[in-house]
Amino acid sequence: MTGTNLTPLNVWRRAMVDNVRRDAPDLSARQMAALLTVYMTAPPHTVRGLASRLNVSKPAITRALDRLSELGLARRKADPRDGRSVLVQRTVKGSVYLSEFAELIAAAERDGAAQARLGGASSMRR
Amino acid sequence: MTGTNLTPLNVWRRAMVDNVRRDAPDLSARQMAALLTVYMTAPPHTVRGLASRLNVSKPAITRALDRLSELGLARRKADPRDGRSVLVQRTVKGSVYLSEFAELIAAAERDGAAQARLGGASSMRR
DNA sequence: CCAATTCGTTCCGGCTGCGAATCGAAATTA
DNA sequence: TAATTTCGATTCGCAGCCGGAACGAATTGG
Repeated sequence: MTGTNLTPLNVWRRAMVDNVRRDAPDLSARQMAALLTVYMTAPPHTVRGLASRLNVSKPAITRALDRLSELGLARRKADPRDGRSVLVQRTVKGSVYLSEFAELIAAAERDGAAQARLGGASSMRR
Repeated sequence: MTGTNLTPLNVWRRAMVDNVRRDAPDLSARQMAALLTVYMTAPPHTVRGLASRLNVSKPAITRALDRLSELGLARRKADPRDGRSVLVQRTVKGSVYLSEFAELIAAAERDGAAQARLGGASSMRR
């Protein structure tokens, strides 16, 4: 009965567990949210824009960008129109990273659907 | 064109961003993975079992359980059969938390599908 | 030209999670 | 019973992220 309700969550669980199991550098929720936003929404992306979109402080975005740059998953570029602004740009490495992540989610969807048919959801006990 | 490939990832992005935007106590990846495993896979759940399943050390699980207990999302119970073991149990609060999270993902799926039709994925630039 | 505003970064103390080693309690083995 | 093994918790020093305040640089407005 609860199986239908939990299916998308089960996909999330599988992807989450697989991600934790990897040795891959694990990004914090904020870092991941920033990375995904940069790659999957229309540019340009600025520090203040990301801060506003994610509802966090600007220093938090600066720190996230420090980390992402350090990993080569994104990079900063001076805005030619406004010297104060910083444009956040994509990298090849970041594209690869997200492609792999997408595949991890896809795999979780496939396996999750298979397991749901076996009734693996179990009951919700108090 | 790339939209098809990115759709599941886009759902992940939306859920991730929405989750970051909330003031809700944000769990680390490990904590979330542990929580999901406890609620969505068959009991019993022990520290060593979770450590093995998530491929992390036992102290890491102990710390995660400390945090989850503190938030009321899970609780420990002595194993009546083996005094050394600890059984990790579900709570009502945890069930509510995950239900809300599932709804957040479902909303992301709905909105993500709508946006994909508008071509919001944009191109992958080097 | 000079003040006010905007933008991103840096500094500050504090908190949390990390791995590795160690611990005591409980169970198992001999 | 005595030695060993297993289980989870605890301790240690360390690294990373936190929010808020203050900062320098660039732009804007009078």
